[in-house]
Formats: sequence, structure tokens, C-alpha cells
Amino acid sequence: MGSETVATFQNQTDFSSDPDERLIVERIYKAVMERRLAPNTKLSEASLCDTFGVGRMRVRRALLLLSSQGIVNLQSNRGAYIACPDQSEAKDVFNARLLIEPPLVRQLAVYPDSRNLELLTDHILLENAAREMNERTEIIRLSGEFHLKLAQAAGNKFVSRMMRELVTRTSLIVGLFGSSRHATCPEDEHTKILDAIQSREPKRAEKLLISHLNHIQSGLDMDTRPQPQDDLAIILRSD
Amino acid sequence: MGSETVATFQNQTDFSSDPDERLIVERIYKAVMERRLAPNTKLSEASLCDTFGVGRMRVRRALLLLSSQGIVNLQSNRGAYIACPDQSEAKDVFNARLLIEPPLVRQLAVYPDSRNLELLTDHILLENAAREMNERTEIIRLSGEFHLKLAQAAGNKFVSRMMRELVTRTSLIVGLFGSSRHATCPEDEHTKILDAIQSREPKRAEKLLISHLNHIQSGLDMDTRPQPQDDLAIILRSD
DNA sequence: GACTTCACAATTGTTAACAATCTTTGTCAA
DNA sequence: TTGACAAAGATTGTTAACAATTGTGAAGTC
Repeated sequence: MGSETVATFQNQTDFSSDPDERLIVERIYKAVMERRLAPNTKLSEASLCDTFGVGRMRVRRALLLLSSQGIVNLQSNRGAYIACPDQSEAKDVFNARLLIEPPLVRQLAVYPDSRNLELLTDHILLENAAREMNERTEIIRLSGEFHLKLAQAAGNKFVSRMMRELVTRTSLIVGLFGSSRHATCPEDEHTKILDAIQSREPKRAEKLLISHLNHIQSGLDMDTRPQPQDDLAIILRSD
Repeated sequence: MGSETVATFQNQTDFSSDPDERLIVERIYKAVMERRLAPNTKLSEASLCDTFGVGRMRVRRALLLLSSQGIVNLQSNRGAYIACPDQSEAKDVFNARLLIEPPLVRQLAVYPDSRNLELLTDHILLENAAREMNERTEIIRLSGEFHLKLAQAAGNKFVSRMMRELVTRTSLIVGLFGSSRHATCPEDEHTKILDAIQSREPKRAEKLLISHLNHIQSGLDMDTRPQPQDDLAIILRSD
């Protein structure tokens, strides 16, 4: 794992015309989605340069794009760090998701497009396969991407974009505040949601989704760890 | 008009740390919102450089940020152009707005926060004042920004961001497809919506908003002008 | 021993020159 | 007159050197 191409992700809205830039952005995005890159990890220009074999300009542009997507935090004269959402932001993320996803799912259940439902079914198969194989990073990423595909099923570029940002941020939040027990999403909730959509039951789909989001949220310890990292990141580096 | 500071807009999410960069981004954003910058207008680096008295680096970064917000279209080796949404994108924008804004307004009507309602009231006063004075560009901008303030009233950073993008894009769309008659928004619909919110009538607020959005959409000639500009822009330039 | 100060190293920010690409203009031939 | 072609001009993309800032560690002082 990790060796497969990044092309899988390039159905996303990506503004950079240069392929190298896209690669950098997508790789970091993917690492964040899989929680391999922890919040507040420093992304120094030099290391990215020789990781990707690119000049500084490309790296800087990629970092600027990542910062505009809220994935990275640019600090003047100090460098780029993986974003580290606080409790207030976490609240905003979940509220935004609770605002957008329910009507989205309702709409999907009212006008289900067979082609899109197929894609969702395929995705759930992937999820289950990853679970069977116990591939942790895959499970985490696919779990998040289910919601993204939900948005993509609506066939709306803007909704997809916003959802991508919200899902990415959720990944950071779960990484920060998630208790180790509920590390991964509950297994069958996605299946149930898709089922309700396929059966054209908007109300049920909506309710399942809301409880799913609440379930994720309830697995977080928002009180502990007020503002961790930075120190922690340094500690990890000193090993 | 036009001489007032740009600071008014800086409550927005803006990722650039440098003040010059913010200024460029906000000025172009504002010009688009006021429909002074038409779709497909070329933004050459040189002209921006001496307009703002900045080096090329700043301009290029600003353009990259604008492109990440969908305001500007970066074409490799050809330059930056004000985005020119097509019919398909227009459809997406309105669908996204119809997805997000109704639940948003409903929520505002259920939990109205007095401070935020005050801000909305103030905004409507500004709108009416601009209408009285017949300040066209102000009317256009404030009209769009009402919806943005609606989102901001929810106190959610992400919702505000998405709405900002949608509203900006709507401005481009109306500029492209809007028939000259309905150039500006209908006068009192915003007032009515706010009224419904203040009276804590979620259903009514939602309905008013939906019909408001449909009203805007119905004022567009989506069939005419399949893909204008570029040529048109060149024609205008040859005067 | 703890604290400040200073200098050095490392990292990021900026600039300007150079390279590559596209656009325009002018010329020539059909 | 129209079209293709080529050279000049203008614009964007890239690179590398330089400047500025921050972080680090050693020396010195209390």
C-alpha cells in the first residue's frame, strides 16, 4: 500500500495545471486523509523539494494551494505546518456537515442515478475489502471518502469541493481528538445509508446519516488535549 | 464610491498573510462582485504589478489564490483570466445554493442570534440606501453580500467560505447570462426573508429564500450566448 | 545552576536575470 | 485579397543568487 498511483484522486477539483504540483498536493492530501501526517507536522521546503525532486517554486506553489484548502498552515518566515484544528473549528466542521449532508442524502434518495449508485456500491465493496484485510490506513481513507463520493454522486462540482474540504478536516480532527477505541468508523453505517438511498427512502437515509455523523462526533474527546502538538511533534522528531 | 478602504471585506477568510496580497485578492474579488470585471477579462501580470506597485511574485501568488477560489482561470503560458462559467457550472452553482441556503435560513430562524440579526438589519439598511441613491455597483455588490452575511450569521467559517465562493460565482453568472432588465435583484425580497427569520418562522423563511433564488435564476437567459467573451473582450479592447 | 547575549547555521522570502512560450506583425506567394 | 510562413515583440515560466528572518548553541554573567 502507498505504492499505488495517485491518479485515483485526480477526479477531484485541482487547480494546478502542472502535474508535479498536483502530485505534491494530492500526496499530502492523501497522507492527511490516511492520518499518516499528523497535525502540526512541519513541511519544510527543502525536504519536499528532494522528496519530489522539484524546485522550490513548485513546492511553494503547492503549499500555497494546500493552505488555501485549509490543509496546511503557512506561517510567515517560519514555514508550513499541517493544519491543527481546535475545538471551535471542529464544532464548525461538524455543524457544516450536519447542514449540508442531510439535504444532500435526501436529494440522492429522491433522484437516485443508477450510475452514481453503482459507484457508491463499488466504494463500499472496497471499504469492506479493506476491513477484511485489516488495512488500517486504507480503511481510514476510504471511510472518509465515502462521504466525498456521496457528494460526487450529486454531480455538483461545488458540493464536491466543499465536502472534500470538510472531510479532510474531519480526518485531522479525528486524528487529534479521537479516542483510540473508535479509531475507525463503525462498519455497516455506510452500507445502511446507501441502502436507504437505493430504496428511495429519503427520510430514513437522512436520519441514518445524521446519526452516523453524531456517532463520529461522539467518539471524540473534545475536552482533553486543548492544544497539543508542536511540542509533541518536536518530541517525535527527537527520537 | 470605490475609494473606500477594502478593510470592509477582510472579515472574510483570506489565507494570505501578506497585506499586499490580500489587497490584490480583495480588490479583484470586489470588482467581480460589482461586475466591473467581466468574465474572461485578462489580468496580465505586468498591469497588476504597476496597478498595485508590487513585484511579480506577489501578483502571481494572488492570482494563484484567486484561481483556487474559482474567481480566476489560470492558463498555462497564456495568463490569468476572470473566470467564465458556462451553463453547466451555472446550474451547479444554483443547485448548490438551493441545497445549502434553505437549511441555513431555516436554522437561523430557529435559533436567531440577536447580534447577528442586527448585522443583517444593518446590511439591509445599506442596501436600501444604495437603492435610493441609485448607486448601481453598490446595489449589485450588497445584493450578493446579503446572502454572504446570511451565512456569516450562522457563525460557521466553512459555510461562510463556501457561500462566498457561490455568491461570487453567481455574480459572474448574472453578468454573463442576466438579461438587462433584471440587472439588479428585486428590492424587498431580502427584507421579507430577514423578516421571516426575525419572526422565527423557519418554513416561511425557507420558502421565501427558495423563491428568491428561483427568481434570480429565472431572470437568466441560459440559452443565449453559449460561450461569449474572449472574442468579445478582444473586440472591446480594440476600441 | 539559571539566565541573558551574541554569533552562526538553517530556513524562508525576494529579486532579477534568463528561458520558454505565445501573440502579433509583416512579408511573400498563390 | 487571402492564406501561410517567419521574425520580432510581449508575456509567462523558471532558476539561482541574494536578503531577511528565525532557531540554535556556546560563551559569558549574575
